[in-house]
Amino acid sequence: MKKEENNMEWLFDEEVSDSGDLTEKQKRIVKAAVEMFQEKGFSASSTSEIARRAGVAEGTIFRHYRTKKDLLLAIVTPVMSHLVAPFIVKDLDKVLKQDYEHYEDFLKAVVRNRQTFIRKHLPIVKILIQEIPFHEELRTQFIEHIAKDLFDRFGKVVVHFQEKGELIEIPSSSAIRLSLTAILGFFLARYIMVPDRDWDDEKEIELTVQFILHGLKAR
Amino acid sequence: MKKEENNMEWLFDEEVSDSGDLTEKQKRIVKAAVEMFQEKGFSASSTSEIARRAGVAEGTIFRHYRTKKDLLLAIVTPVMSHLVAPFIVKDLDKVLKQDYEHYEDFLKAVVRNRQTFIRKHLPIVKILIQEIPFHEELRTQFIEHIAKDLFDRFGKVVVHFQEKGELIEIPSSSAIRLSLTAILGFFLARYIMVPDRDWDDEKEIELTVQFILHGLKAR
Amino acid sequence: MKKEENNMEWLFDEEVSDSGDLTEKQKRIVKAAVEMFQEKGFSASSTSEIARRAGVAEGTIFRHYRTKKDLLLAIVTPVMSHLVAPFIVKDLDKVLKQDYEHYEDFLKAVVRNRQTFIRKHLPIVKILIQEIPFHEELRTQFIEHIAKDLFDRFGKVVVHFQEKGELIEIPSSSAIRLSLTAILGFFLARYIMVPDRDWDDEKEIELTVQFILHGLKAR
Amino acid sequence: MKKEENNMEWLFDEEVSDSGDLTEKQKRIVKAAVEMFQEKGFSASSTSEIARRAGVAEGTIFRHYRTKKDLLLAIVTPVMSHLVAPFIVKDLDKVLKQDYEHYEDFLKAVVRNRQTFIRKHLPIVKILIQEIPFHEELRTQFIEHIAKDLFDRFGKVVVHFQEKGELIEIPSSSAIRLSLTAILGFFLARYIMVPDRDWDDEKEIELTVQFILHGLKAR
DNA sequence: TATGAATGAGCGTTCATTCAT
DNA sequence: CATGAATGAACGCTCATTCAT
Repeated sequence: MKKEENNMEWLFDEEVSDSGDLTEKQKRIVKAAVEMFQEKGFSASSTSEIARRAGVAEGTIFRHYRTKKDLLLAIVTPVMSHLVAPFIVKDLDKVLKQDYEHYEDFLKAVVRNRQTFIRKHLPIVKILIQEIPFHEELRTQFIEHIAKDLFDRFGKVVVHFQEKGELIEIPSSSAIRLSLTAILGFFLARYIMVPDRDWDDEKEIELTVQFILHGLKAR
Repeated sequence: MKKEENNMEWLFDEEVSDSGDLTEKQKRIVKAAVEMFQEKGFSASSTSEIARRAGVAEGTIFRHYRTKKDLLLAIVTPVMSHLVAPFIVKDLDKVLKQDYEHYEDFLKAVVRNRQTFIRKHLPIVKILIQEIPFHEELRTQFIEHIAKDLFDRFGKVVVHFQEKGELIEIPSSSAIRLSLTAILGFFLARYIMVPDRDWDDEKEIELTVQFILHGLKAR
Repeated sequence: MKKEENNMEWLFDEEVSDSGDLTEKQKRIVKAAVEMFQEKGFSASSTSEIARRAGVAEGTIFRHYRTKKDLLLAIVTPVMSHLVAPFIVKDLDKVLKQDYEHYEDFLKAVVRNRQTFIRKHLPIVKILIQEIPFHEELRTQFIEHIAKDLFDRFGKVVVHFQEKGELIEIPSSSAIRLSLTAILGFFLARYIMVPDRDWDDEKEIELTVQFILHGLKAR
Repeated sequence: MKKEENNMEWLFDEEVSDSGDLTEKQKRIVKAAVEMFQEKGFSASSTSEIARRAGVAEGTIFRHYRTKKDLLLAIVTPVMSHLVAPFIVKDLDKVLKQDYEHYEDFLKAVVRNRQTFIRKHLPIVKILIQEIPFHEELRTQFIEHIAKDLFDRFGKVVVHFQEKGELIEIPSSSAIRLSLTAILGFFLARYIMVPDRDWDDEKEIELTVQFILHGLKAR
């Protein structure tokens, strides 16, 4: 416990720099755009309505973002790169050895940490998921980050605990998939499909983590 | 095994009646629309391009479908209702007792059956997933079918095997979620995210089912 | 009185041959078209809605009327030519001498006779008035009939009574205008602007005729 | 005579504010629209041709007028309200007593004043007359202004001169109708039906007014 | 004779983007 | 930096008309 609390900083969410250098109007544009993209999707959202909701002139949007698509990317790419940021850490092996004795510790740290991130950036995460199929740039970035970084790192973690004899010897890609889908399935249910239910997060996370652990336990 | 093969008919896919009563041109319209909706999403697809791809006049589309949205719904709703059709069966308990001695048998039957369905209707399933957030009617239908029917039925199955002592005593909603996300996660990886990989379906299904079973096994 | 009743036949309305040779469907088309043209005007009425209201296929309209405009003309021209029909009579002078001792008798005969006609064909008369400005053919026909025939005949009548010393010696065109606008003004009020008022037709006609007579009386 | 010239200002036409606040392009749009609406009627006029005639992009029309109908109303409603403006005057009785000794003076003032108005706004007045039957809003406004205001005021005038013993004791509604239709009939002939004839306006107005006066003179 | 599927031009309107102010 | 008038292409959709059945 202490360990987690002490050393999990590498997992922590360095502020997504949405707001640092943005002007007042720019912030309102981004806010309005996020709202609209989430409600109707990117291509069904019109710049004129974004401008109206933001309380700026239509031209102002194009002063800050060359095209409507630029606006989407400006909103979505920083969140995308931070989604997997925690895994981009040097000396992962060292971290693993020092901080996570068991796969359980690792999983819980990941779930908790990503939960705060998703909770915070939920609207943009939704937009990201919706728009990825339709925008080459997003897909490329996503593959770059997720496939390369996240899978590589997560793969190392899995192999690490397989070698320790904790996890069943199945292809790491399958183990990752099974771990991730259980976690993402929780987030999906928790934040997207039935966000209004009266959730006991602690219990559900425990359930989910135990499910993964038993499912992947070496037999 | 024999049982499955003999009695799984209730799970089988009665033909989705896309094509029975449709005229030649109508079929071409639907085909072109499915292509476009998948490529660019509903609202970024123009009726003029759908018409061009279908090789019909634009007016012809509107003779058959009053609005562009009607076209979407005509494509997507029959698939949606068939997605969960197998679970809409009377005497589920009887079926369970006769055909599925173990949760494993049930899971495998479901996976295999839905796999053929998804494989066949993949483009439309993708469109469905993409467009659900933006169309009230789809959302309503989805909730009606999925939340009500599927969850009820699946819940009964889970409870059935919990009572038999096979499955761990956790809330059935959690057990359903964990089962489903593992299965859907497989489909997602298999057909949407990395369809081009060289998949060994039998092995992956076995892996996935065993993962669920161990994850939910009564302890 | 007797005279009027006996000899006014020349003023009477030979049946407008709308319906003689028309098929059942044709009648329904005409009926629906008249309704729509009156409600929304010719160019805002669509053949598809006319067909729907008539309960026939859209093609059927074009089997009977080559174009939408032909349909309008087929409806409107027979009524137009009958509007002024009563005045197209040979030996008008003879008729005048025999039947109408005073301008008053003539005016009353005209008003009563045209009232029954207008009452009967009101919807088509309305359409006629509405569409005349926009259709060359209608305008031509109208000028042909009204300007030439009606004004010539009416002019003769006026001159006849001026020569008898009954009417003031003003240009006959002015006398016609003043007579006609008083009569038409009554019809306009009676049938178009305030048809729902509780009209005492006899009294209003008497008032109107006396107004004209006093207005035009030789001084 | 002097009186009329001195005090008729209340009857005068405060400028219809068509042009004050309109941009250059807007004026061209309105001009082109008025032309087209008059030539072909509202619903047969296309926004694309209006734009072409106005020398602006089609989109520009919709920047200033949300719909084509808005454009119509923007053109037609100010003229409609000014049509009867002269009658909307306080202390009508006082005005009558001071300025119009006889019904004749009143009639002449009205005719002359409305003649300049109609002459000036003729195209729009024509459009107004044509479109009133097809647009609920116009009809409502028209009834509001004409039925309420104009008839009330005109009624008071008629009653005033009936009480003075100048006019015959018939229902004021009939007297108004007969007066108005004679005047409007003149305008109709003068400006719409045969505008090209060589009119002697003074003579025709005199004829018309005398016709009304003799027609309505107390007997 | 009657149908209604099919057409493509044209409809009113919205779009993302530009640019002079 | 911000505006909003202006653009013209493209939008979803309707139109009058044709024609094979």
